[in-house]
Amino acid sequence: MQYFIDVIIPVPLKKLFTYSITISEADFLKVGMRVAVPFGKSKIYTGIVAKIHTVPPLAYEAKEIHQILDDVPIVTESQLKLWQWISSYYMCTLGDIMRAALPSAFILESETILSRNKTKTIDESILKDDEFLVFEALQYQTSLKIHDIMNILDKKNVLPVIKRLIEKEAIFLEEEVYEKYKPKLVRYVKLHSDFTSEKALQDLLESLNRAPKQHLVVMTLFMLSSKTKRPIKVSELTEESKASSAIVKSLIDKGVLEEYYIQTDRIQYDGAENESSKQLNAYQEKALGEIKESFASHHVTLLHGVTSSGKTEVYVKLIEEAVKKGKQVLYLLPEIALTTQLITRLQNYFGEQVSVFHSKYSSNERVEVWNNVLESKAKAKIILGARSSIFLPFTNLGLIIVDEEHEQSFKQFDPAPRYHARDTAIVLANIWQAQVLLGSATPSLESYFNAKQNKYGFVEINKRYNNVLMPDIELVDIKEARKKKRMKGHFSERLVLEMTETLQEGHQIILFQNRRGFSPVVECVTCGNSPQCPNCDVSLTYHQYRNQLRCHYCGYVMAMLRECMACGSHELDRKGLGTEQIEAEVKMLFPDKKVARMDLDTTRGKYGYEKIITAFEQQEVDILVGTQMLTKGLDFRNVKLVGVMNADNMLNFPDFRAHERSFQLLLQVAGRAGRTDIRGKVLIQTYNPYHNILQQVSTNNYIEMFNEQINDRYNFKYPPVYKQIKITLKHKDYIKVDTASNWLAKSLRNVFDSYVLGPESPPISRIRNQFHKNILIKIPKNQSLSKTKEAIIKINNSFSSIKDFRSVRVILNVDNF
DNA sequence: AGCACGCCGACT
DNA sequence: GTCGGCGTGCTC
Repeated sequence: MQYFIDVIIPVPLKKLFTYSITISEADFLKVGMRVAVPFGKSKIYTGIVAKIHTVPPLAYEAKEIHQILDDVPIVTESQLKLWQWISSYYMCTLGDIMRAALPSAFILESETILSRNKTKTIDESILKDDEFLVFEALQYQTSLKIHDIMNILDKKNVLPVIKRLIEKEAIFLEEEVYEKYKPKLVRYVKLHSDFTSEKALQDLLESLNRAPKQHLVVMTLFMLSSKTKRPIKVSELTEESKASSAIVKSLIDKGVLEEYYIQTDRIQYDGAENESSKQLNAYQEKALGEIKESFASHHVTLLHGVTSSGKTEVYVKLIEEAVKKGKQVLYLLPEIALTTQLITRLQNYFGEQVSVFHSKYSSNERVEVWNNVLESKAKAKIILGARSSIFLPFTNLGLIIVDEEHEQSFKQFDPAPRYHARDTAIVLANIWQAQVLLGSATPSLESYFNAKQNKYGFVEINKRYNNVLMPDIELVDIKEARKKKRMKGHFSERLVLEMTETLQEGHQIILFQNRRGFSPVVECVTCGNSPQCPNCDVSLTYHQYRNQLRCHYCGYVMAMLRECMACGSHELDRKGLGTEQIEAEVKMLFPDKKVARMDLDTTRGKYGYEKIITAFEQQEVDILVGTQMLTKGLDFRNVKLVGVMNADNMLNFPDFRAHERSFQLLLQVAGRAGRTDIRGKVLIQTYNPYHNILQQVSTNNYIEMFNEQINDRYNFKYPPVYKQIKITLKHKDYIKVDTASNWLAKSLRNVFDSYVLGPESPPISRIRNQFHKNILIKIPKNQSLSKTKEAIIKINNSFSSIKDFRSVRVILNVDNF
């Protein structure tokens, strides 16, 4: 009987690859193990065994595997189930998922090694100049890498030279596979066993009399080992004795000291005793009870708790219970909210049971977390992580918490798999029959919608912790103020007044300036009106090159206005307003106060973000000017006033979710004000104080916002009422994408008719020399999603069989929001 | 996606 | 003449 394995290779190809294995390999291999396999002409890739079987492939001869890389599977069967779901739902290949899911240290790379063929003597005269150079280099070195050859010959394309050398049998090639994960080894020292007796020791110390430094090192080693009774690290020794590592080395060379290595974990928690979790207040207690009750009938429950209502404490109680039952817990957070503040808070309760997993971690650190989760180690009971932590190899998952559930950063956009971590987490929980709690102060429309349809359970907390009042939100009409010349730059008199008062009381201020979208929205200086698309609920964007206003959802185009459609004013503004400018103006207004700015520029360094936050926490800064970053899970005690410089630019953002997002953002920012006993104040400057969203923000009326928005979504056929798939085509030649996208849209229309929008050029139509075209497919709730995807795949296949279109890149993005 | 092969213009 | 550009096809 012949045995075969189907292998997932980390390349974006649809199918699995079949390799032949021996009987003993078949006996040893299990699904989920890694194998090194030859792929293509010369490469060796890391693959994951997806299936072991005895069906020989028909059309080709299966290659043999190169090597088995694991003793036990590193990917579990339930992970493969999840991968399968992601692959079909988000229309990507298993290879894409493999690349995203595994820490890169698990994916080995091969490197081509050249060696001289010693079995044959070569007549050097048959070699050409560059061939001889390589051949000669190999006389001195046993092997060379491709990169070395490029240096020797000083050119890029060295493969023909290598090929000729192989043909002349002067050299041969080898593919070497490198294990990338290296366990961290810490160097320890101890006294060599020769000197353990009292006598030998005396002699040794005497002999070292003339080497005082070495003498000191040996003495320090004694002192340390008698004090701690633990193995002594080299680093400890050098630090304690103030000796250089060279001195330690010479002692090792002499045979006085012996060095050895112990493998240690990179991530270690060395905090103090755990705190017991806090007593919940009545509202939290009630919510907790309701959540548990809801879990009895719903696997997924949405917790809507106003900002600062103490959701985290409720999570902690749930986590506690799950852990007590011996289950693993996944706590998902948007990347930016993974601050030290929250991590410490959880570690205070759960100590070393908490592992953190996010993109700032090195690949080696990720491997360690991965293995700890796979082996159900006690230190990986609770995983606190960003979206990619849904890929960890859970063995006994009991609970998933998705905090800040509304955050768009849970959706991965750029490389495939373009998955949404919240939605994938729900599928993951389903595999484990685990429970999911979605938490937010401003739930996403889709989650609230699901809760309303009784797909999810629903629990609310309406009171802030310690009965702190919700901040007082006031809308400031800057259209009026501008007319009456009551503006100092971008600051209304009202805002300046509140700021002065707050500063006098010794409290801090946050000023929020949303980063303006890259595509400029035209806005009337006088009335704040901005032109809307008649077919879609979005603002039109200004396109300079043709002086047009366009909607990049449906393709509506109109000529740029000469005057405002609402008030006839000729002053139409389209330039942005950045944090930098605000910062400068604040400095002018309050020259004796400390101002700091927090945006992408100032937080670039590794700890830039932390530094600003700490400075603000310790009240070294009076006024903090910043962007979105300010909104996420930060807890500043002394902030009394929050100012939003301009609420309009986000409301006018050309996206069907602009209103929902504005509501969420503004309420989240407002939540930063007055988190302790003083009632916070929020001033929102706007041209449009009667805008429904702003009214709903100022009265904290989520339900009204929801009802109104969901109504729009019905009318304009947007999610969550309709499903949506975006197709992006890219090519460096505009004509090519244009014809290709027209062809594709036409074929799609044959099937989906008016549910196909576009093709449309996105606002940035060329990125990295590639022209983009978008096609949007809307899918009604009653239309089968899988059938729709099948049809899309079929059309896509016939698309790529057209020779002319083959070089056009097609990107499918399911739930592209 | 890579990567090899093959065909065509630009230079030592 | 070769070097290197890119279009085309394939990967078990």
